Amino acid sequence: MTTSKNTTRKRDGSLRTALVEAGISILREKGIEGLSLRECAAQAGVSHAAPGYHFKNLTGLYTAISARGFELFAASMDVSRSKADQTPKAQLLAICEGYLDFAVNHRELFLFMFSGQQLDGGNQDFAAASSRAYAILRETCEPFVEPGTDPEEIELLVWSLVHGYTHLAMINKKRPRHVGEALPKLPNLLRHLTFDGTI
Amino acid sequence: MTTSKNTTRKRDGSLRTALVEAGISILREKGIEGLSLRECAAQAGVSHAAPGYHFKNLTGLYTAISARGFELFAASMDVSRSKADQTPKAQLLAICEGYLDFAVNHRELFLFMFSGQQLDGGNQDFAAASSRAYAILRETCEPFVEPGTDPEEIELLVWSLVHGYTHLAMINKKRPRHVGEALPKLPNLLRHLTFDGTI
DNA sequence: TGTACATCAGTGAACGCGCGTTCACTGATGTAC
DNA sequence: TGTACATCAGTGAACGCGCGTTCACTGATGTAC
Repeated sequence: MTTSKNTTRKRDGSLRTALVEAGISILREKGIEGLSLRECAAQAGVSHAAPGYHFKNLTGLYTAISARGFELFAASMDVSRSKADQTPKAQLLAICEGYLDFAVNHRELFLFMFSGQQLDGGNQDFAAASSRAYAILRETCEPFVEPGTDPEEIELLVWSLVHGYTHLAMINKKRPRHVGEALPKLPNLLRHLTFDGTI
Repeated sequence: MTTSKNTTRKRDGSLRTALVEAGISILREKGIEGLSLRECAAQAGVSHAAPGYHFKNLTGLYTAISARGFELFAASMDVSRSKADQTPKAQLLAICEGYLDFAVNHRELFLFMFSGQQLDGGNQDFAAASSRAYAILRETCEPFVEPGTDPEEIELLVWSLVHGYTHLAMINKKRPRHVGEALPKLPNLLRHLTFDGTI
């Protein structure tokens, strides 16, 4: 239904992409419970054995979905900061907004990515995408690092606060909050952070 | 094996308790994937149909396990603050340590409790236990609330920070960190919080 | 340009597995007399 | 104190289901000549 049945056999990896997108769509509609190799195959319009050709096993699919999630996650922060003023404070607030935005727009995917689900640790796509997300945080925190101190301290502080706030918001409500509900509180939260008076 | 087979039929609800404890034990040993009604029954030494007598369905068991988790969670914060100095700052640090302690000692249970898993919202045990945990936070934050401001703001700030830090720590490592690894960073994190200079 | 052939992505039937749930039953416990 | 009986927690067989995985296969695509 979603794709014509048998007419074309692609060798360009497009089914792999389609299976990952199907997985993300299933997460949105049915949550983690509904995610399986067979369901992804059905939603992509191929036989249930087809995913086995592209993913070693279920963990392989999960890893690919998570990798794609981190790409979207990084992109959300990137877009948000590119729209913001160039001041360090505005940039920091912007990536936090991008963080929250992503979670609100992809609640189940966000929960899946941060569920502690066992993934294929050696996967390069996943490593690249999650590194990309962390790099955005690091770049944005950099202006606030006092010379001679460990940058990780402020990164961990900001990451913990925005992740905790976002994660609790996603957990506590059965239905995703609107961005408009959760977003206005972020600046207030960040206002309470201090790094030797620089924020 | 764990209990004698058929000798005693209890009418005191002890099998219900045993099933919940079995569930917590299964979470520890096999993670969320391994948790099922049948596995709980097996670990409690009863037939696989027995849980149906105590829980309406799988959601009922999940809710009971989560409720018990929040009891342990609240107890961990309570014990920690009772050992600490009576100053507001020491009390605040103590409940955060209790928070982290619980997660480190019950990693899979912690992740399960905060997984967004659909639970029986109307369950009274669960409501009581989670309210108890939140009440501890509220009490401990109370000295820091500026008169005329919304107490929720500082509660949300502290909750977000400690939850985010703890959750990221539990996610990022396959194996639970030792308390000794994660704990020393907490005071540093809290040091960066400011409420009009009162922390 | 045409033909023969190797490649390989995807098919569909089949497998065994663990799951939640149902249901007729059993037998120990508690109670009424 | 003894007996008859109702209660009800737990049993074990049976059910249908969706799952991941395997495997012989097909047929379109790409390549060698």
